[in-house]
Amino acid sequence: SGRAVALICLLEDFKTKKHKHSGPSAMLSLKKYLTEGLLQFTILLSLIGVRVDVDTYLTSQLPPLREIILGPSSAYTQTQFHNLRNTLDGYGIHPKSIDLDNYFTARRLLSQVRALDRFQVPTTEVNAWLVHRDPEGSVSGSQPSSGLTLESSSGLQDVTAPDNGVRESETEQGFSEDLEDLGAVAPPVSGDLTKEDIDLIDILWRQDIDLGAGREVFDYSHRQKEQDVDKELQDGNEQETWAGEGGEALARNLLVDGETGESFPAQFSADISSITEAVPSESEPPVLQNNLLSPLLTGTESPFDLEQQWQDLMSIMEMQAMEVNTSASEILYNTPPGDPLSTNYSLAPNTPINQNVSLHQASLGGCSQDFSLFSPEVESLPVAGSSTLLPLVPSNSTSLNSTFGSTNLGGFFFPPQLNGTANDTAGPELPDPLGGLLDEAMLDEISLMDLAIEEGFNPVQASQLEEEFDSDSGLSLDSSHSPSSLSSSEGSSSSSSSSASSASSSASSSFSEEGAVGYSSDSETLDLEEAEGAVGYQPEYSKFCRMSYQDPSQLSCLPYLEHVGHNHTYNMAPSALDAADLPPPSALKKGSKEKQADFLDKQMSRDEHRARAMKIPFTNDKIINLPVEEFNELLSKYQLSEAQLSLIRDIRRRGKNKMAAQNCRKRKLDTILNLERDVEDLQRDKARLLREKVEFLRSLRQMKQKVQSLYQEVFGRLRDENGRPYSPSQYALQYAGDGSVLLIPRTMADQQARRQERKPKDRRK
DNA sequence: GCCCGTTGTCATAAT
DNA sequence: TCATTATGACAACGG
Repeated sequence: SGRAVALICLLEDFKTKKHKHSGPSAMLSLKKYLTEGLLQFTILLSLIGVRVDVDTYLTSQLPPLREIILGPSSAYTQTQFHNLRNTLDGYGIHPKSIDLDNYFTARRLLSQVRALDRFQVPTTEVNAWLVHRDPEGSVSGSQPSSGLTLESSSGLQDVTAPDNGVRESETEQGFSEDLEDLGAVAPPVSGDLTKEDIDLIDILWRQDIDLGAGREVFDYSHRQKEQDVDKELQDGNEQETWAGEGGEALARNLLVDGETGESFPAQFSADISSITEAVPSESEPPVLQNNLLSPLLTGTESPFDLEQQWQDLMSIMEMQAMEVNTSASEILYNTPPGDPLSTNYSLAPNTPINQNVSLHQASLGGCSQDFSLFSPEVESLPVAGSSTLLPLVPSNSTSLNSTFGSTNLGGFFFPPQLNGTANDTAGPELPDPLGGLLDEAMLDEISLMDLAIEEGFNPVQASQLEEEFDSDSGLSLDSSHSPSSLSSSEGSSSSSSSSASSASSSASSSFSEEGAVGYSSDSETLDLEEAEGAVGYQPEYSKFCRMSYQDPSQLSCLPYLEHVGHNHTYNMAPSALDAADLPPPSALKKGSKEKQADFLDKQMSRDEHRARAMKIPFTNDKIINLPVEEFNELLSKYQLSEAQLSLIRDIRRRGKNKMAAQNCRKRKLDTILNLERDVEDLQRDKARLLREKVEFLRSLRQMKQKVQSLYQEVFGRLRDENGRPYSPSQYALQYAGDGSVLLIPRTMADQQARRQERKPKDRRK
C-alpha cells in the first residue's frame, strides 16, 4: 500500500541520516537491525494487507522504539547525564545482537524474495523526479547548478537499479542534502494520503509511467517533503511568518485548492432551530429557488472536501506543535543559506501549503501555476459559478475573500421561496456545483481556519466550543502536569531529605560535604528517584534534553557527547565528583600529596575554608543539615568562641540558603517547562476542538439538508381542495411543539420566525 | 575582553 | 520570636 511504502521511505530516511551523522557507535547496529526489521516487518504486513501506522509509534511517547530509531532521547539520557559509561553499557552491545542478526537476516532475505515482484525506486530518484517535473518553472533555472539535473536524469533512466547503492553513494558524496532540500517546500502532511493526493499521484503516474517511475515515487516524495518541511520549520525566523501569513494564505487557498475544482456558494440559513427559517420566503427573488435542491446535489461531495481541508490544516497545525519533538535530528540537514535551491524554495513556508499542493509546489514551484497545470478546470469554475450560478454573491466574486468573507450571505442562501413552477423549470435542472458548500458550516470553517491560523482564539468561539461540546478536553487532564501539583510534595519531604543526605555525605566524604546537601548524584540511577523525590523537585532532564534536542547545535543530550558538556555539580554527590574529577592515577603515582591537597582545597567552598581556618571541630555538612536541636546539642558539646559561633551560624544560613536557591531555580525552570508543555497540550486540545466543531457543523449541515429535502417532499405533495399544489410563496410548513407539522400561511410563519429570532438574542442579553 | 550561563550569597519577605 | 524557606538581585566564575 501507499502508506506502507511511505513508511518504508521514512524508515529508510532515518537509516540514512543516522548513518550519515552518527558516529561509529555500536548503537547504530542495533538501530539498523530494528529499523530494517521494522522495514521488513512493515513490508510483510503490507503484503498481507495489514495497515501499519508506525507514525503513532514514532510520535508517541514510547521511548524504546522511538529512541532506538531516532536516537536516545530524554527518557534515557535523564539518568545518563555526565555518565559516559552508561551509554556504553546501555546501548553498545546488545546481548541478543546475534539473534537479531540471524533474525533480521532471515527476514531480509525473505522480504527480498517476496519483493522481487515489487517495484523499488531509489530514494534519490524520487527527489530527482520532482525536480525534473518542472521544466518551465522558476525552479528549473537554478537546478543545474546543484547537479541535481544530472542525478534526476540518471535516476529516471536507471529506475530498475537497486536503490541502496545509489542512495548511499550519493549520501557520501553530499548530494543527499541537496536532494533533500528539494523537499523543503513540501507541506507537512498528516500521514494519510488524501483522495486528491491519490488522484494527483494517479495523474502524474500516468504521465510518467513511460519514464519508468513507479507509484512509490510519489509516496516517498510525499514523505520526504514532509520531513523536509520539518527541517524548514526549524528556521526560527520563518516559523513565525509561516504560521501567520503562510497559514492565512493557506486558509484562503484551501477554499479553492482543497476541492480541486469546486467553489462554495452558500446555501442555507443560519439556524436550524427554527424550521421556519428554512421555509422559503416570498420576499426573495425567484432565482434563489434553484438553490433549494442544490444542497442535495452537492452535499455528497462537500464533506470529503471539508474533511480534507481540515485535515490539511490540522496536519499543519499539529506539525507546528509537534515538529519540535520530531524533527530535531533533521535540522542537521538544513540547507545552507546560499543554496540556490533553498533560496528558490524558501518561499514555501509562506505559500499556501497543504497536502494537495505539495507535489505541485515541489515540482512547479508556484501555487498559481499548480492550478492551471494540474487542474485547469479549477480556475474557471469559481469564476463562472460565482457569476452565473450565484447571482447572490457580490459582483467581484472572483475574489474569494469577497465571496466568503461576508457571513451575512448565509441568510440569503437558504431558499427563501418555494415556487413550484419555477422550481420545476429552472431550479433542479441547473446543477449548481457551487451550491450547498458555502453554507454556514463552510463559513464557520473558514472563520475557524482563520482563527486557527492567526492563533488568536476568539473568546466567543472558544466559549461556544466549550458550551457546544461540554468539553471533555484534555484541559482538565493537564492539571496533573501543573506546576502546583508538581511542587506540592516539596514541603513535606524536604526536611527528611536534608537529614538523610547529611548522614550519607558525612559518612562518605571528609570534605566538600556541602555539595551533597539535598542532592544526590544523578549518576547513581538507583538513588536518583529517591534523592530527587526527597528534594521535592524532579529535575526533568527529559525536558532539558528535549529542548536541547530541538537545537541541532546542542547534541549534548546524546549520552556519548554529554560528558563534555556543562558540569552541574550540584546534582552530583561529592563522592561522584571526586571519582570523576580526581587526577588520573599517573598523577597520584607521582606521590604529590601536595597536589592532591591543593586540588582538595580548590574543591572546598569558601565556608569550608573559613571553617577550617577557624578550626571548627565539625563538618559544614553537619552545621548545615542537622536539625536545630541536634545542631544546638552539637554546639553545646564544644567550647566555641563567639567568632566561631558566628561563623557556624553564617555557614548554616548560607548553606541552607544555597539549597533554597538551588531549589528555587529548579522550581522556576520546572515551571517554565511545565508551562511550555501546557501550551503544547492546549494547542493540541484547541486543534482537536476545532476539528470536532467542524465535524459537528458538517453533520448539522447534513441534517439541514435532510430536513430541507423532506420539507420539499412533503410540501410538494400537499394539495388543496382543488387538487392543486400549494404555493410556497403563500404557505409554509411549520413544526409544532408536539411533533406535528402544520401548513400555515406564510405571513404567520414569518411572524413566528421573527419571534424566534428574538428569543436567542434576548437570552444572550 | 565581552557575553552568557551557573552558582553562591545577601537582603528581604513569607511561612 | 525564632528558624526556615522562598525569591529577587547581585557578583564571581568559567567556558
